[in-house]
Amino acid sequence: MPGAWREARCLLAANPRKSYLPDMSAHSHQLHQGNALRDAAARRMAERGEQWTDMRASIFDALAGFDRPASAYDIAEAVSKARGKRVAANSVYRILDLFVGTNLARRVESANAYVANQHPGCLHDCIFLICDTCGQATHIDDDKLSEGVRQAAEHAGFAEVRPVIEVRGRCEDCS
Amino acid sequence: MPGAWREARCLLAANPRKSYLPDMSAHSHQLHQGNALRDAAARRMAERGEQWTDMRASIFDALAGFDRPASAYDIAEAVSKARGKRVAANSVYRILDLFVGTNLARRVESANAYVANQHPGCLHDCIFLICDTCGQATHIDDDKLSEGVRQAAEHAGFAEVRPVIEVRGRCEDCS
DNA sequence: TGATGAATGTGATATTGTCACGTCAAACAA
DNA sequence: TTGTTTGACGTGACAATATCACATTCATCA
Repeated sequence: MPGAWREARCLLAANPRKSYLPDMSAHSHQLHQGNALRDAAARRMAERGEQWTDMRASIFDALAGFDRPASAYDIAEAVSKARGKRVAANSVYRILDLFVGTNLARRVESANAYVANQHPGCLHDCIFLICDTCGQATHIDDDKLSEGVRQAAEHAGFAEVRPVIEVRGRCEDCS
Repeated sequence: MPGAWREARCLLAANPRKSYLPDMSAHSHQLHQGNALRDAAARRMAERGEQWTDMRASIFDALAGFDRPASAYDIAEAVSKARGKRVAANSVYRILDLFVGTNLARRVESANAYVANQHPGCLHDCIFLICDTCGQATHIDDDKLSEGVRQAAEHAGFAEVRPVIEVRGRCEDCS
């Protein structure tokens, strides 16, 4: 059965636990990893007229280094270690908000946590799948579904809509 | 324009700010309000083998009395006032978890808050629309959309899936 | 050189959520 | 009746998440 849905699956983390390598043939957008991802992030920030500072790079690296959604405090701790100097949650939130605004990261609402976006140049209303057992998150892009949600909300009179589509459950590995 | 989507709209709160009265003709399920809602909740708990205690009734009433998603602490405060005795958040969480488990209430993940369920007997993966400006929440039931999300997750190997579909935005009244 | 503004630091505090354990009352068995 | 068990709730402590006000640093530019 795997394979059937592979083409819709994008990896979230820079360090996936298992190597479901992205099937580039099915992606019209770029998936970045490691340095490439970092460069893409820096480029994207530049495009948006934002600076790419050491602090921002550190936080982005920390975020991308987690293999599951990370809380602001997780990131603060990781960055503190990496830089040998305490970084306050405060500063992390500030930068995470910026990342979310520039599409470099996304917030997983049902986990109060954040993930790096593997293809910051593309705008999708992505759908997160979060395993209640292991905490791993993957995401799928299904523009038809998310468009449906968008339209339903607009139909109900909502404007500037921002869909939050997540699914909690038990992942294949934990079954 | 109103009317077109009315048949899909269920009111969340017992005290809606505006009186969009439910169009019963379009609902195959029961919508409850006030005492009827309370009775339905009590009945549902009984069905599930759970007690309907004073504390639970107070918390349910408080929850249903808000016209928007209420945090556990909001509810604790309301119940404390109503009963003239301090109720700890702790106890509120316990009971809210129970309510969510019995479908008497739902958690709005993107707001860290809860709402009473107007038709506890029906199981829907409902879609919340939350206004970033006024905080009001409505919900729509679109089984086709939520089924789509469910299926996408199951297709990706997830089991025991629990969709979280919410939309943040600006509501008609705030436009 | 000094003013300005963006980025970050610092400390305090607010909000949300959990844990361990104690008390009380209803139900039930001896 | 009396003792035991069980579920509901109380209490205090604390953990985790999030925000606020204001200070400091530093590059830039007039």
